Amino acid sequence: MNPFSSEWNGKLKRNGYRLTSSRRAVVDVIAGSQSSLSATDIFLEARQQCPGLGLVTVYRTLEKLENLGLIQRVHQDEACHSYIAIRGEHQHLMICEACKRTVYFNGDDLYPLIMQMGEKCGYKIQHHWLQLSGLCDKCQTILKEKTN
Amino acid sequence: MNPFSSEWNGKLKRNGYRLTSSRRAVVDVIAGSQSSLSATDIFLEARQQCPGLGLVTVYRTLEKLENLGLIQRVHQDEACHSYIAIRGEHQHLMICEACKRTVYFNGDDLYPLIMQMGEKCGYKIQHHWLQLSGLCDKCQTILKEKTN
DNA sequence: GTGATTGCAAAGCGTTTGCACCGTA
DNA sequence: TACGGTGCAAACGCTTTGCAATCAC
Repeated sequence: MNPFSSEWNGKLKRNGYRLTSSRRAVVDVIAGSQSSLSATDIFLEARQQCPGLGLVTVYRTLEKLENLGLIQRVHQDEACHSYIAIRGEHQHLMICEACKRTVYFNGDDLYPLIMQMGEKCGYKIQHHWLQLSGLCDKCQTILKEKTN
Repeated sequence: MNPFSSEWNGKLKRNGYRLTSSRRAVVDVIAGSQSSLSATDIFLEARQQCPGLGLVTVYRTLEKLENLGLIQRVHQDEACHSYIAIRGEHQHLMICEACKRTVYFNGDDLYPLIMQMGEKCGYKIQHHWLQLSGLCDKCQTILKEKTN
């Protein structure tokens, strides 16, 4: 089982939710993934662990996990409604366009600049949303080998 | 007619598209709006100018305008598929959470920092996506008056 | 035992496609 | 006149809802 799963299960329980095999399966998949996943992605994967699982349950579990602050939506040009685990504090995503592996970074260095840019336009910034994509180190290497 | 509309109509024509009353109505609405609009928003508004307009035509026109680089999608937590006019170069959006008025800013000052943050994680950044939201000057004033 | 949770089926919603008619160039 | 564009209706895919059966506590 994923190291994060038990933490998530604990939080679900503490908030009065019951732990069922369906729910465990969904939690395991998202908590253990480094990529953003659609409801269907999660469904297909979790189904292997819990064969009777229904897609509906995935949606309902996602809703609860989002409310508990354990997952967040990822917006990409296509696949606008994918989900990914939130690890710790408010963070931003850096997504590899090739393998979809996602890392988190905090944007502290950017905030003063962002506030300043808001002020220039007369805006008081309350929320910001920054998402980067490109190539991770592994995929850069693979690409280099291919072109040689 | 909106000052931008004729420019857009020209671009449509130059690219081999015909100018119909339906298309003109859709163009007028988006080119003249300072907020992001959903297909239905556009449909309802453009319908007043062109009563026979169908929602299908709105979708088909949006597709063409997007391909011509005249509009871009705006992703917000809800209303994930809204559209807004692109004014000039690659720019970012700053959206007022109260009145939805949107201004554009360029993020040139941020780019070095962004590339640097990518490098730290081993990523070669190719795309970035930054969107700010908060309160515009007008809505800040209104809010202040209310609380007094 | 009780009530939350489940999966199925059906409904709902936004978007796309097929098609015959229409209107621009 | 030719053919791109239109609107309607139907199809489509994703998501939500209603409901009786089930299962965690």
